[in-house]
Amino acid sequence: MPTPTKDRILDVTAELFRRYGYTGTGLKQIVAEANAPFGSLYHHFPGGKQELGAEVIRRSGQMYFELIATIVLAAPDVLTGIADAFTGAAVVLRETDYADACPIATVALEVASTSEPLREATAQVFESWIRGLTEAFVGAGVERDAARRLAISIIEILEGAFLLCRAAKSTEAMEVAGETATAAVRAALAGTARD
Amino acid sequence: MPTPTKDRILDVTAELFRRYGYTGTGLKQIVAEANAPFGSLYHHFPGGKQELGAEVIRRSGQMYFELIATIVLAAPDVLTGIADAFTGAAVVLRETDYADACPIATVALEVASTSEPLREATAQVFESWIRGLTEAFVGAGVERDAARRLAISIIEILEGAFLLCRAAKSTEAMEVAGETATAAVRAALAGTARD
DNA sequence: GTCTATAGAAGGATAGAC
DNA sequence: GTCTATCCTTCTATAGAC
Repeated sequence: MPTPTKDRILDVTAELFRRYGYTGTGLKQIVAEANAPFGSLYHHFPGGKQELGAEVIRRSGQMYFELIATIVLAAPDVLTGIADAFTGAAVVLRETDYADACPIATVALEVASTSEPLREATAQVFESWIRGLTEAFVGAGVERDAARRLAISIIEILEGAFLLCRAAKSTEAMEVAGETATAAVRAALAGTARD
Repeated sequence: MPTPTKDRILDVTAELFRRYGYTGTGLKQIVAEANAPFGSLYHHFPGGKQELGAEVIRRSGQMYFELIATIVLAAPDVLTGIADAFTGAAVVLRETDYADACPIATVALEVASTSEPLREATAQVFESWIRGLTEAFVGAGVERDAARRLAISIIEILEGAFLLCRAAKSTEAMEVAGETATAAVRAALAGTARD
């Protein structure tokens, strides 16, 4: 049986990072919400906040990818799957008062110019998302290079929408993003069907 | 003659916010880099960090809008202007080691769930960008509703690209973003030409 | 309007008992 | 592995001399 304390710390930190960012989240805040003693944090993460941060970034990135993959794979086709993902993102934003958006975007921007290990962790997460989406589009018949560019575009649109929605406390930008994203997917699939 | 100390504080803060974010920038760091005494900060900004932050957000937002407007207006047409803006963004990213991206994105995500006054300031900046771009597309013949959706999409793509580029320390995502953005503009203009 | 000193809280990190 | 106490630094903010 794996130690639950470590998992609680990871879960709580992921939640706090998503809402308040890396520098905005204190270690004391983390152990308080995780009902864990302060010493346990440094026992499980001897590297301190950086080590904990890196593990949370990777973990959150993988969990979010699995969430999106589940939505996309549940749909009858890729186009519908992408549309569902954007619709779902809008619903979650409204339900959480615009707190639950991308789990690593805030942290990624914060650490980009301040911590190489953490920047690399965020870069690996985004690259894994790009690769996963690329495979989905390749599976739908899109040529590999076009599929990667499409995957990058979809993620860019989603991330940009998260930013505008959180700032405006409105889902208008996510609805627009869904239209733009599906249009891009449709165009790529049409380009393939022409062969 | 306006007081130069206040302007120096504003300029330095804008630069630090862009790179390190809101919580990642300390007031002591600001006065040190601005060569200003600590007391001057609270003399010019009695509301402390929040008041300074709000003013910097609005100021940075307006300056960045003017920068983009200059690039777009210098081009022969809107399509070329948008393409130039994305190309220019990629150049700046490379030249500044991926530090100079969107001046308010990091701050916007940090404050979205922590400070209503600052969130509103970022929301107003994004809305002003959307309106400015909307007018440009309306001027190019795009129907107003479609123009607003196009403007939102362009900003989303740019912001998503900034995020991916800073994380990866690569301009691949910005190049892809430029293609996607110009394709969207081209499609909107084509829709108009059909009338 | 400029500048110094300092308060008071919160930050990350460590030591050592259990 | 758990938990407490504590160190040192940094943070925002204020007071008050000049």
